[in-house]
Amino acid sequence: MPSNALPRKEREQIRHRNEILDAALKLFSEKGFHNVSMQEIAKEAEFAIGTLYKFFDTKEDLYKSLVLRLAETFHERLSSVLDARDSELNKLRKFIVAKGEIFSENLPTIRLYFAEARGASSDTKTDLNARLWKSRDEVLQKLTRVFRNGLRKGIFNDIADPYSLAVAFDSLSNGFLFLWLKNPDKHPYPDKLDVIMNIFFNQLVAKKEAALDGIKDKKNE
Amino acid sequence: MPSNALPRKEREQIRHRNEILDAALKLFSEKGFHNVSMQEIAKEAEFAIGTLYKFFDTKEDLYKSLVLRLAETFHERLSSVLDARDSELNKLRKFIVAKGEIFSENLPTIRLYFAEARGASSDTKTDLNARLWKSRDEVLQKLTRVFRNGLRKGIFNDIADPYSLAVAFDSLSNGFLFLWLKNPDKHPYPDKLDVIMNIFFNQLVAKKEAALDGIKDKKNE
DNA sequence: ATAATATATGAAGCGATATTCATATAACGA
DNA sequence: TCGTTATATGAATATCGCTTCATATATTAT
Repeated sequence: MPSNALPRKEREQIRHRNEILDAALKLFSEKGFHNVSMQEIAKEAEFAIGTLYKFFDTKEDLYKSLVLRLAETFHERLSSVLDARDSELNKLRKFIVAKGEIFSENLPTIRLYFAEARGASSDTKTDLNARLWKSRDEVLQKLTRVFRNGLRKGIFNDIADPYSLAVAFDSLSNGFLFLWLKNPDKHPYPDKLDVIMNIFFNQLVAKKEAALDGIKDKKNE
Repeated sequence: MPSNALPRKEREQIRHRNEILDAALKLFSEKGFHNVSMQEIAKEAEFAIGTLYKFFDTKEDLYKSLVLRLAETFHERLSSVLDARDSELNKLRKFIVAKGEIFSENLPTIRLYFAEARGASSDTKTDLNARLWKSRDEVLQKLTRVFRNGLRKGIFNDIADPYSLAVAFDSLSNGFLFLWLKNPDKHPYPDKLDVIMNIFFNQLVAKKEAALDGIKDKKNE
């Protein structure tokens, strides 16, 4: 057995599972959840239809797994930024950048999520939504902590409670990401980093900190 | 013929159409789009199933009409606020309040929109999305004008282009509205008016204007 | 090599329900 | 009143693709 932790059999299972997910994602994002049959997915993944049911109980389940895989990516990447050892302002900057990267790297899944059914049976739907919300909220809590620390250190002015600041900051970047999603050429996202930071911090940041961190007022450029 | 513009026959048609829409909305919001059959809607509306098809080509079409009715409400109400004769800051304040009102008054439709399929056939979906986007963008354009005027008048500091400010402002309120949608008790929306205005304007607004408009810094309260 | 076990296959079944349309009913006009 | 048109009805149909499961194939153990 090679140095890998898992035995060959299991590694292969995981590979197969991912191949099915990838095939499904490709077709879903091209034609939409409802317009893709399990037959098609099986063909694209080069498995028999019965095999899909070895990995996923229902078609819904396949969709759910795809979305949860995305949620995990968000959670991991954003957490790693916010948990890192860094200044508050840098964390926030990197947060914006990381979100942009995750969006670019997962465009098909993201489009799928926003375009299609979120679940047929209401139980499934509720379950999925709850999990997604939990995942988002954990990130929001980390963001909140960043703001709270910044406030305590006096880097930020006390214009709102840290949780509201976190929600606002997150919503703001979402707004620009949606814009970019609709029209990537007209509204390139990473370009908006400065806009977002400006709107949020231009004068929220105490003056000396602003100077140290290179946040500039347009008028002074 | 009474003073009404439309003949009785047509008025009745419209009433019937709306009765069907209301019945559908009630059931959709209770059980979800996929878990409601045309039979059920017919029964709830006290019409025969065939009658529904006199008004709506497909079940999708029924859903679409519901969402478009909502989009129109948003468009009209928000436009009326932004087109009114008022100061820029007041327009923005009223914008936030109006959005909150529309949300409260249309909770079932809004929940339906965010919880369910956005369309089965990709043509239908594209069409609906295009219409929704157009509607939102028209409002964004009006918001942009408000910011542009404010910038020209020197009420706002030039920290970003007016369109970005409009997107940011709209996204910010959306963020808090979603929070409220998830958890109305914990995050009452109208309460957030000050938070939103603070985050956005506390120091974006030139100092003398801020004083005139009663925008206060928490620290000075 | 052979049996035992695990895994893969895909044709067919099956339930669900959106939609149709021939018929019935009502409204209207002469 | 009666004929003509418009509208309403709902049983029957037609479709559709998800899921099952008996069979085939591959893998492993003896």
